[in-house]
Amino acid sequence: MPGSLVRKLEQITPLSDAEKQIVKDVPTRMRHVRAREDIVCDGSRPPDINLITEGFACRYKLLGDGRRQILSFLIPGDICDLRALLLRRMDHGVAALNPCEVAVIPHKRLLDIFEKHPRIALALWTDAMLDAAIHRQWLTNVGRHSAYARIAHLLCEFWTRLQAVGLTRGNSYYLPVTQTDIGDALGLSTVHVNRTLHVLGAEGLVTMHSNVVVVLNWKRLQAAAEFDPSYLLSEYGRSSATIEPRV
Amino acid sequence: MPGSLVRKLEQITPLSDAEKQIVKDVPTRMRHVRAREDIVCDGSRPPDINLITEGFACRYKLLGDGRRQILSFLIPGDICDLRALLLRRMDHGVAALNPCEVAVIPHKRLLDIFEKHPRIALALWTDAMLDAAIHRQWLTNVGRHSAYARIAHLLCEFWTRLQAVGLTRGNSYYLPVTQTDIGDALGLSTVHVNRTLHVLGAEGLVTMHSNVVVVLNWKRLQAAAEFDPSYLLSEYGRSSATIEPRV
DNA sequence: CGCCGTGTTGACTATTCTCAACCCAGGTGG
DNA sequence: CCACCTGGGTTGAGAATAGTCAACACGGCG
Repeated sequence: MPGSLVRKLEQITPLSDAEKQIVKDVPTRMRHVRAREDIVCDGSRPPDINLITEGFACRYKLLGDGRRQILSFLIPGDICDLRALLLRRMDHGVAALNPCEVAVIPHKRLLDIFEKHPRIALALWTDAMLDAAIHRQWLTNVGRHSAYARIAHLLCEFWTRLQAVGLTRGNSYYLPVTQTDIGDALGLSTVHVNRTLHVLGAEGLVTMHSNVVVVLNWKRLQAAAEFDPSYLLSEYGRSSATIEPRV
Repeated sequence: MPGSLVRKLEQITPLSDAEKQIVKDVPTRMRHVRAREDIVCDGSRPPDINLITEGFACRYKLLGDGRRQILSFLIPGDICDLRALLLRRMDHGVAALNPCEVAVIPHKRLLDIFEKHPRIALALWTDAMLDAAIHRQWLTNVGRHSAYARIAHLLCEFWTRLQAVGLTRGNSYYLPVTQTDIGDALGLSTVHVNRTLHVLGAEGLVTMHSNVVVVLNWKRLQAAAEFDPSYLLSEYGRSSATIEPRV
């Protein structure tokens, strides 16, 4: 879909009609990636940017002993490899969590557009800044929160981000992520994730069964996580009115 | 010093003479910040960017209970608040660790320059990307490494970054950071940092006394940290030839 | 002189990890 | 159709890393 980049940019900043047209005219190829496969490999030098239009993915790094750290999760509308547009080489991999549809947009075209339309470059830069804000939030989450708060925080973040792109249903959402994935994201063992998830459920905050997360009590979940959604927002985007679950 | 931004940009990408002149002509004010004071407050909307020309600082977030997570350290040549150029509001604070000299450059001037000289915008964007790469590396460090490896990694990162700006002396460097700061950066208690630092010294990897870090055995330190400096490098900057300590 | 920030050490606690076994559902091949 | 296999989830027991609390040492500075 050639419109996917326009939609992305408009989430961040308003565009003029001329700018929209320019972006729409960029040749865009679609690509399918199967679950558990890499969309972008660590260390690779992709010649295009890959924008997820459908499906979920994660950024990750592998350690020497084979363990994995998930750096962030990507949802529809997210760009996998903006980094490579400027720094060529990826410093991490991006893997599909379920079957993904990806829009592929050549670097060359984007860089050409930047010359004449710097505002488009600024919009993408802003997107990269929001990505960095998520990294910072995760760092404080992993560095200073208990397992209980970490998991609560992750599930709050997902709710807020998915709500912004219309992927929540009531107070629940679909999340194709295993307990092992959650552990790899939060620096916890699978066993401990499992036990802590049970506690969160028993206390009536949130449950997760067969890839469906149900928020039972948003206020208490948010409090347990010390979750403040402002790090996810651009002041100029159209989704500044955050809606919370009704529970 | 009006030249500080030019130096910064040239670390990232080569500039034409015209571009250099443009950047040099930007009005730049100098500012002094005392140790332990904020250079940029969390939640503020600075109208300028602040570039550290002398001294050390850290990005940080405070938690509800008063604990602190340090998100990264800033050394001479680093920009504190590029984020605010595009997103207005800071999502974290930046505090001086020792007395700092800061170059203050108005947003307005930079944004005007971007219109005519998109390459300058791309250089700063690239700098922001390198910042994000540090965040990702820290996330895997905090999420998956032992206290021992985390501290080793942090001291490796400092050596590499300080070496790139000529702030190492032989196999040692000055580091105005307390053990509490290290704990806040790595998600560890001060007590545990202290004990682990002693182990690192006893095993002959690295020592830290009265703000001086001495690398005793670089190879073993690097191995213990699983440290790979490539995440710190821009492929186009002038400091791609990394030099390691002679020990 | 005494205070304060920093570093150091001991003793005890606890959060989290590891290992290991087991369950269950879904898909595959005989 | 069923046996089997695999990936995910669950549970128990014991071990280990790291945290907390508390006391003390040391040096610089007002």
